[in-house]
Formats: sequence, structure tokens, C-alpha cells
Amino acid sequence: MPTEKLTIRQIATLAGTSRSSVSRVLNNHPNVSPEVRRQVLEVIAETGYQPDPIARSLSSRRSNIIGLVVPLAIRSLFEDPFFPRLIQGVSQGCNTHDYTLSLFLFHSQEEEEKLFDGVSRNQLLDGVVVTATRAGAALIPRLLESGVPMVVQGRHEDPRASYVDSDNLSGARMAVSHLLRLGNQRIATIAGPAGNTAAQDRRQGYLDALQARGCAVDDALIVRSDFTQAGAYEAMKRLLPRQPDAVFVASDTMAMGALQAIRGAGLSVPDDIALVGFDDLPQATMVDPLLTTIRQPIRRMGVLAAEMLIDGLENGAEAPRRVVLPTELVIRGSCGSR
Amino acid sequence: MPTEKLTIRQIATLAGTSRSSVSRVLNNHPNVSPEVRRQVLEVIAETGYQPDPIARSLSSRRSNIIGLVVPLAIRSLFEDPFFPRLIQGVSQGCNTHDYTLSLFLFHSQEEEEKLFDGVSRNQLLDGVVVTATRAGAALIPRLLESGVPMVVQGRHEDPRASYVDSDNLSGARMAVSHLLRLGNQRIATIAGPAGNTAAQDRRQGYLDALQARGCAVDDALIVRSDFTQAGAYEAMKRLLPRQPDAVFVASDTMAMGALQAIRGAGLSVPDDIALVGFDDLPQATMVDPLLTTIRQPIRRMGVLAAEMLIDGLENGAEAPRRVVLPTELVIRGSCGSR
DNA sequence: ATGAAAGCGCTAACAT
DNA sequence: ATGTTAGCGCTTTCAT
Repeated sequence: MPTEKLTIRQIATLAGTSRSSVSRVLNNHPNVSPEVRRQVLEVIAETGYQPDPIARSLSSRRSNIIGLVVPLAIRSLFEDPFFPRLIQGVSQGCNTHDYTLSLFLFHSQEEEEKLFDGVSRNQLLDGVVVTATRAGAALIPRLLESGVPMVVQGRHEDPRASYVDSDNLSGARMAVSHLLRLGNQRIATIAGPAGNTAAQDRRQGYLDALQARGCAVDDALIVRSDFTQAGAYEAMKRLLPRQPDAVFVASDTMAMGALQAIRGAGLSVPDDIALVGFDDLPQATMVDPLLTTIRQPIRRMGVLAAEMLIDGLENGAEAPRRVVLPTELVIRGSCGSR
Repeated sequence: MPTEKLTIRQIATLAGTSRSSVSRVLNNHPNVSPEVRRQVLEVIAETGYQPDPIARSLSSRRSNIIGLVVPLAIRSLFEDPFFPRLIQGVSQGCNTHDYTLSLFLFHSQEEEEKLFDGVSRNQLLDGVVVTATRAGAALIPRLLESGVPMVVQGRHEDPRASYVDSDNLSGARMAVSHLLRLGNQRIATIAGPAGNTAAQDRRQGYLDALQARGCAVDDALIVRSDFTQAGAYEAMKRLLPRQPDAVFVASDTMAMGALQAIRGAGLSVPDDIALVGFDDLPQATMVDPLLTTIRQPIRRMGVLAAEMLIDGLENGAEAPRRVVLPTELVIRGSCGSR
């Protein structure tokens, strides 16, 4: 039954009232008599009328669409399960608040340039959630300047920016403290890319934990990788000659790569080298030994980012908010504590 | 520099012409003198004017937004790298053709109901790409009825539907034929969920290959799983007592689970059991032995789905198109052929 | 080739 | 509480 195109006028006529009243009913305005409201709702139900969102937007200057902007949507981003979970969260936040989610993946610098205006100045988007990746560092100030309401996913220093992050710093600290507690002496880390704030914070947490115990930091035990399994495999191979007795790996995906490199060298986890990851993905329970890791609420970060943005949109943005969600140490077999 | 809100009128005034002409320039209409066009473009460049996409949509009845609809965006969907790649492809297709992508993840049946009207009858979307999952089977006919232009990702029987798929059938056939060629006698399969067409086709390809060699099909060697690693781990454990000498696993992620179960039983791949996966994800080259698998072009499916949809939108939809992209056998170590 | 004018379907003053 | 009306910024006939 391909419903005919109904407009607010026809609904008004059918309900024996004016467009304004129909509009009021549609928007839950108070000044409508129960009588009229009932009538209108009845007609709407009968006809299956749906207001045209575009006409609505033009008139109200609000689209009820928010964008999720991913600054440099390169390959590695999609190899980590982080990103799909985040999307899922943001989508869920949008759904529950009746917003539509648009996705802006900038696959290259040129695309970023091309799409930037659309994202920032177009009336299409009421606001944006931006992920703070390396490339994001360049984009975020521009978005801030442009004045689009926005929430960053990931720590961001600019005081004008609201953000949601998980507590990478204390997560990493917990991981490394735990390894220290177990008596490890040469704790290495496979860190993430330099420009990524999560990677930075996890690295800092690693340093903090060592210093808190008065341990000297050995730069040779810190290697950088790229959040991919293959990258971490290579990183671990570089690390092996330096004979660490434990490694804090900045993501579970990378921990899988590290594990393989260790196995490949004929060593055992946790007997020769203890391992702690970060994320607590399902894979963490699918390896032998089970991976000790730091749990972070990825999906919930997405939900929250969306909700903070929408809240600001609907209730007027106050001061920027910074929300840091707790992380949690999940002890399994790979750290050798059982 | 927070640009003032410019409208087409002001551009017209500044360029010393009428709104109509500006609009013509904007839309590349032929009937504009080079003179006027130059003037207008100059003013646009100077002012940084951007037409309001919403006003434009209201007037033209086209939004340049397409939706990517994921019928039952349950957990398992996000544990497989398939989905993020598909998104990436669709996004890329949209970017290159100046469309905006909106994402509709239905996390539950209620959400599906709630959002269905919006997706189907709203003027917001010019068309949709729908993924054909189990749940999609219920949604697609409804979308078809509603008349929204659409392209399905994954085989769909309804003759009115256009779709893009990869050649699961012959991919699976290649996998199993290869295992047969290597002399395996008891070839099992870990299939995907019953309602998933890709899973069905891969299962059928398995059957076809056996029959082509005149091998009897042993139902005990066919187990169903859910495209997750954990699920496949359990499935493989069920399979082990039946002593297969080879297993065709319907996804790489599941192959990882199967591998673990085999190892857990103290058996070796490929010596005791040969393994072939499906997808050719990066992980396939991160296991020992390297995983023999069937490569399918996930990202490209996404690009194509978007492009087919957009092409239909802009050039008028002709007959439904069915595009099946080739798959490819990638021989590595897990099948025991080297 | 150009401009005038009529909408697109809705919201939001404003008047009552 | 309700109805009237003027836009929102653009595209698109329709004249010229």
C-alpha cells in the first residue's frame, strides 16, 4: 500500500482543525486542548502520516542528524574491533534519542578537505562526534573554530572541547602495577602510535607505575607499534632480544601479535614472558593462555558521546564537559598470576 | 572567521544577477552565459558561500543522503571484521559521488519497527543499501513494498531486488575441491547461521564440490555455527570425535576458533586436520600455519552497492541488477599443500 | 539566456 | 486554545 503523500494541511482538514494545531500536537506543545489532540492523533494513526523531516528541518533550523566523523579512516582503523563497537554505541545513543546518524569517514587528506565544509558549515548536521585519532588532532581545532556543536571521543586538551574517554592512564597503571606485584623485573611495553592520545596515556600509565615503585625506566623496553596485530608481532620480535620478563601491550589485538612472536621464539606465556593487554575483547578469552587485560567500555563511550552531544543540543550547551569512564583490570592466565 | 549566513539572494545581488541564474550555476545547468557563470563563481569563491542542503532538498525532493541499513546489528556482527569493511566501502562510494551516508543499525526488533517508517517513507533518504542477514530476510520485502530505491548486499531471491554479492558458492567449491585434490577423505564443514544467504551458499558449495567428485555427504560432518570465533571453537569440538581429516570453515574468524579447538585436542594443522577458511582477513596471515582461505572483496562490495544505488538514483532505475564478484582461492599452509 | 514567481511542507510568531 | 500568515533557502516552471 504505497501511501499517498500526506501533508500537514490534509491532516488538519481531516481532523477539522488548522495546520498550527497539528504542528503543535506533533511537537508536543502544551497549548492544545485534549479534544483536538485526540482528534489529530487519531487521524495521524489512521493515515499513517509522517511529517517530512526535511521540511521540518528547513523551518526549525534543526535536522536531528548528528555526524560521526572519523578523521583518517585508514586500514588499520578497521582491523581493530574498537571502531565498530564505537559506531554501535553512537548509533544506539542516536536511536534512543530519535536522532539520525551520519557517518563521515575521511579516507584521505583530500577527502577530509572536500568534506570539511559540509561537516562544519552545512545546516545538515546539528552536531558531530569526532574521534580523536592522530589526524583528528588537526581537524578538531578547525571544527572548534567553526562552532559546530561537538563532542570528542578521546582526550583533547583544548578547553573548549567536550570529550568522553576511558581512563587509559589508570588502566595502564593497573596493568603494570599488577605485573610489578607479581615480581616482574623487566617490564616492556608495546605502545600505540605517537599521535594517538589513548596510546600516549597508556604509555604514560606504564611510566607512572614503574616510577611509583621506584623502578628505572629502560627506553629499550618501550617500542611503538600501530594497533595492528601484524605490527605488534614485529614489535615483539624487536623486543625479544632485550629479554623482557613481562610486556604490557596497549591493545588486545596487538597482544595477539605479541603472543605469536613470543611463541615463534619458542618461549612461553606466562612462564617466560607475562602479558597484559588492553580492551578486553572477546578474543581475549579465545587464546591460550587467557589474556589478562584492561577492560574499557567502548560501546558505552559511543553512547555517552552521542548523549552528551544531544543533551547540549537540546538543553543548550553549558561549559564543556570531560567524562572519563573507568577501566578495570581483568586477571586471567597470561600474566602468570594463577 | 565565522562566516555570516549567506543565501542565494545575496550571491545573486553581489553577482548582479538573479537567484535563478545562481541556481543554474550551482546545478550546472547549460543555459547560463559564460559571463554570468564566471561572475557567480567568483562571488561564490570570494564569499565561501555554500548552498543550504536542506533547503535544496526540500525544493528538489532529493536529499543526496543514502542509508546503510543493518537489520539486526547484534553483537556477533561487530565481532567479525566483515562489517567495518563493508561500511568503509559504502562510505567511500558515497564520498566519491557526493552523497552523505546515514547509518541505521537496528539493535533490536523494536528498534527496527520504530525506525522502519523513517527509513522507508521519509523523504530524508534517497535510497538504501541493506545487508541481507538473517533478520534482513524479514525487512527486505517490506522495504521492497515501500518502494524506496534499494540495493541489497548479499544474494536475495526476490526478482525486484538489485544486489551485490561475492561468489560464495564457487568460493566454497574451490575450497573443498582443493581439499579433495589433496587427498582428504573426510572433509567436514563449519557452516554459518541458517538464515544467512552467504552461509547457505558456502554450505551449498561444499556439497557441490563433494558431489562433483562423487563423494557421499556425511551429515555428521556438517555443523552449524554463528560466525564467531567462540562459536566455531565449540563447533569444532563437536566435530573432533567424528574424525574429519579436513575442515572447510565458512569464515576466517571461525577458522581461528576451529584451529584452537584442534590444538586444544593435541592435534596438528595441517598434519592431522587440514583447514581452509573464508574471507582472507589480515589475521589469516597472522596464524601458524598461515591460513589457506577464500578471498572475497568485502570493501569493494560496499563501494559497488553504493554506486549501483546512486547510479539508479541519478539515471533512473532500470531492471534490477545482480552483481556477483569473484572469489579466489589463496593457498597457504593450513591446507597442507606445501 | 535570463528573471519573476510559485511552491516544497513545515514551524513559529502573531493575532485572536 | 486556536487559526492566520509569513517565512525557511532553494529549485523549477514559465514567461520573456
